[in-house]
Amino acid sequence: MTNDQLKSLGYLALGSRLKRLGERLQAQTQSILAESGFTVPASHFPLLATLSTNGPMNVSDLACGLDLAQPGVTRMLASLQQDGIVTSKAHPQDRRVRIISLTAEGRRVVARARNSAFPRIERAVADACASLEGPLLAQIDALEEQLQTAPLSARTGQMKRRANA
Amino acid sequence: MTNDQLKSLGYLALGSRLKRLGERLQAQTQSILAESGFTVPASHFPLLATLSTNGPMNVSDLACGLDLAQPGVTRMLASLQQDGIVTSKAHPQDRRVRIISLTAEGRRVVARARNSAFPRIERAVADACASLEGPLLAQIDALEEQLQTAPLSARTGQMKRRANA
DNA sequence: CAGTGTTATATACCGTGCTATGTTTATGAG
DNA sequence: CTCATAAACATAGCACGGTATATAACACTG
Repeated sequence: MTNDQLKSLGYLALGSRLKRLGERLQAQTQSILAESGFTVPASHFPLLATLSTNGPMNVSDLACGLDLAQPGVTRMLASLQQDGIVTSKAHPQDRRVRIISLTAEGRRVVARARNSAFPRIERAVADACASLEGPLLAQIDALEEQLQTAPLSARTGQMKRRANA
Repeated sequence: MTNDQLKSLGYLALGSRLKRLGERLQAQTQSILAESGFTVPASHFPLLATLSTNGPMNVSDLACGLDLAQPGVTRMLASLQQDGIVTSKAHPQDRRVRIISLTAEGRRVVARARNSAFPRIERAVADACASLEGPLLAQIDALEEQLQTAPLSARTGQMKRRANA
């Protein structure tokens, strides 16, 4: 019994497949980050990158910018705040809004990520996607195979590989 | 603040984006099923389809066929069994293995899904994907937009639409 | 300025995936 | 036959997404 059932369902199972493919990517990204000594979860880096690029901003705008639901952002922020990566202060005019900023530590983390981990991850994912073409389902199939053949952490070199299935 | 932050991260955030895109698809698929009077969660249908196609099988083979981790399958089966959709009996030779089959009710559900809901969903997702082309990231961008423009439930007709972004 | 509605955030809880580990049963080596 | 290992399934608990709703502060109407 090989795992061909799913593919035979075509568009019907596209949702689960995308979801799980995403999870696999996130997990492998997490490994790369861990190798580089980061403890912040991979899923939080888009938030940090946004803060770093845009400067301090409030919770709703973060959620909108990241296309996430607000409670998810609140949860991430709670965790990041506990780790001393971000702080929040009240808005001077409107006491409902919390203004979130990176701490000094947070800025260090982002800086370190930007010039080591981010490029490695970019290269790895780009490498995994390098040979993809055609309709979405075909690309999903192929990407799944790519990740099974060689995980992201094996793809962080200088674009060397082209290992097709 | 629009939600362009994520896209600007490129391959870096591909994992989260795929995951959430998958979740969105699943949720919209769920709506279509609910409209057709199904209470079984969308995520369980691939399992039912597999059982229906292959006949009775054990937990591990199901997990392998669906490319899911075994505990997830066990959990789905518990829920489906509670709803009277599947039953399990012990393997005659090996008392470790549980053989899972559809109940009469389960077969009815699958039959009904196969000739009403499945085709609708296929059409809807195919419609949403109809205009996609190019590299994976571009297709993801476009599909996100498609789903925002018109949800799956608005796409269940006879392939009529081609609403590009 | 009281009351009502709206906005920003927080809390609670659910779904669906995962890994790690426990339990029971088979199996194979000595 | 006994013990060690392996296999099949179950359980526990985590992560990260979501929705629904509560709470607090603001803003506007009358």
